[in-house]
Amino acid sequence: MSLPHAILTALLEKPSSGLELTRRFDKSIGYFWSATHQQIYRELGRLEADGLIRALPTQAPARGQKKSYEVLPAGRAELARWTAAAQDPKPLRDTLLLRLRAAAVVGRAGVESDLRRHLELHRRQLAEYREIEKRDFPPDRDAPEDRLRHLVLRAGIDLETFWTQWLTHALAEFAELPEGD
Amino acid sequence: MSLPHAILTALLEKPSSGLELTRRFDKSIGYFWSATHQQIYRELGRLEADGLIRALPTQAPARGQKKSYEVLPAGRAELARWTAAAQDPKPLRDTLLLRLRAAAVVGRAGVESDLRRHLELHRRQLAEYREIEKRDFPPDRDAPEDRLRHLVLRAGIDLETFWTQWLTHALAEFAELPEGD
DNA sequence: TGACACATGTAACGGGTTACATGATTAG
DNA sequence: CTAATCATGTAACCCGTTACATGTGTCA
Repeated sequence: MSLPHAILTALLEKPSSGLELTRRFDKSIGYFWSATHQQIYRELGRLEADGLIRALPTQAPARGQKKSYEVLPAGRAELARWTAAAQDPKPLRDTLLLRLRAAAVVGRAGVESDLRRHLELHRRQLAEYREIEKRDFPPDRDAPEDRLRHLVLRAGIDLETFWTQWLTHALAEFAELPEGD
Repeated sequence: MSLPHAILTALLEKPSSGLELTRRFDKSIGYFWSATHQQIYRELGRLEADGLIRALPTQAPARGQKKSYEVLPAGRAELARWTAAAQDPKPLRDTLLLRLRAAAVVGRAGVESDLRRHLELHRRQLAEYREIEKRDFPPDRDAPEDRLRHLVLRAGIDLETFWTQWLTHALAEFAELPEGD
């Protein structure tokens, strides 16, 4: 139950149409909560039905016509409630780790090249995050909301840093291992 | 499409019944790929139907009777194929980060105590991983399969380390922020 | 007028989650 | 004999994914 709250957050930051939301979920919020346009339209329908958001009455709603939404007070209240509520962290679930575990049983042929690929992808993501940090959070500018958003970005940066380091270490280990399989 | 491969890996490590698998998915493999018993029974049925595993013919299969499975050659081959196949990393998806982003809009009342709770949980998980490392991977014992399994455990340790550090940093930031909301 | 980008949807499917159902075995 | 535990399952629901459908505006 997080997508509706991701959408409420995005709409509070700026009222938008479905497609605009989709675009914003390709960056920004999407960096830690992604969603497709199909999900977004489905969820917008529900949120409207539940009275948490409403369509801006600009023009007749029709297929092919842009339809923008804004958050209603009930929506803001629900988001505040959800934000404050205790939630357990989700257990880790990672395919790459699973594959290494499997490789210990069926042999590690083919895995190494994908580790290299992942390393490259994580390096790129890290570089992108650092760019955003430089652009959006220059030193000594600290409104409280910016502080929070910067904190979230830091998490992304530190996570990508972890992956690049771990993958580098993993590849070094592979290099030491006997020519397997 | 990872649960079947997680089960194949577990069964190759040791043939088991559904409940035994469930227990093992509460630790070990479950540390990076968790599953409930309902998922496991459903998937065991499919894997058997697909000819990747088979029930050990010990006794009549019946409700309430233990039923153990072993991996067939086709299952091993499928696992090897999947392990070697390229797969993209899943984009990050984390509720806590989303909540902080929301907190930047609706206020951060209530979030801090949950951050503290998460910090405690991650510290415990980290301690558990370190215990396992001490127990299962003593220095200078390095069969290739152990090397790989150790690598996976290292990822868990490093990830929990990241979270404890980041949460500590986040709480320090909160302490500096004006008494909000 | 035909192609293309913009914009909003529908439909089907599969995995994960939760609640519940049922049978066998063992301890008191 | 009955309560708890072991063990295997069914059913329903929601979310995320993929493929497809439909309508609008614009520009060559």
